[in-house]
Amino acid sequence: MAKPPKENSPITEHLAYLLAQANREINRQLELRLSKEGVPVEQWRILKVLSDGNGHSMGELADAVLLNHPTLTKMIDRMVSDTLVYRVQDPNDRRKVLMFISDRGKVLCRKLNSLAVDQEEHILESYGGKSTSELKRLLESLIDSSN
Amino acid sequence: MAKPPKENSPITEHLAYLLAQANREINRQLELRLSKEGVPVEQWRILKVLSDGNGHSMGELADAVLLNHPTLTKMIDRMVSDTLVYRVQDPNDRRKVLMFISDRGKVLCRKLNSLAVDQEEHILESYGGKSTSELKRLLESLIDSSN
DNA sequence: TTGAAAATATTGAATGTTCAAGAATTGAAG
DNA sequence: CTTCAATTCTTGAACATTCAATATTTTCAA
Repeated sequence: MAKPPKENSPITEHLAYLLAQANREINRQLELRLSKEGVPVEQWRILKVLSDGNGHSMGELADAVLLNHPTLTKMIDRMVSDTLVYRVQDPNDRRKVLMFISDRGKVLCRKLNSLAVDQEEHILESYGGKSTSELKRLLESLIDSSN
Repeated sequence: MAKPPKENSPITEHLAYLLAQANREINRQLELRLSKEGVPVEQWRILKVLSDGNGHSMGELADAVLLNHPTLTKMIDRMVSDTLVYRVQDPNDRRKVLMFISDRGKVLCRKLNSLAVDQEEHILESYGGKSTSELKRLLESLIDSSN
């Protein structure tokens, strides 16, 4: 009944590894679909967050889309060039910049959403609805317990 | 009883996002511990795979540690400089390079393993054993169903 | 009210990753 | 046997990310 010593357990049994592997695979699939519109996953996330129509500061956005500040700044630069989003100085706190989605961004976002929905449906089919919702629940709770 | 249209669901409900978030968080914690030895997570994975004492080709390794080939080549270059691992031409197929762990690498790997075990124990405490093993099971099955 | 500390975003240099191409070897069909 | 395609790894150039430093604005205590 003795557990095997963890030190010698293969890497494939570590939670960190399983998460990395699953994330890599799902992300690869999503990338593949979004590449139809030539957009990286992070840009889809940004558009999706901004598509509530409200202004979001860079810090807020960085947290929401899991990028650190300088990386986000440079990605936003590209998206501004592509006129998908635009910057507005926050009138209440001029240290902040508020990001908004443009009309062009909204159109693109809708297309991307439906590509992403395709993927979730594909997962639902091959993996099952029960497993999917249970996995989501466990992931949320893991994230919660890590703060 | 109608489900909300997926198109408008917030990004935080997507499986891809939850996976990215959980992975990021757990990885951040692990990085933090391994940084005590100044080693990135990927190098720990490499050492761990090689610590079975057998030679592993670059392709095999790249798959195992979730890096693509050129990235792995350059990371191995650094590890060779640090004399943690070494290359041997595969005598049976001279296209291949077999990687081996050095004695120094083994010593480091043991230290890293125990830092990683610390983390897994910490997760077990805050997240619970039942959730952890259930999450691992679901992740494995998701990975399986994606091939 | 002033001045120091905190918060926010950006920049530039260093570093790391990726893509496409190249070099070496093997396999296998003619 | 020879040649052509496939496999394996590495390289160099393009590109992206990160760290540390900077600029600006706000906050707040003295």
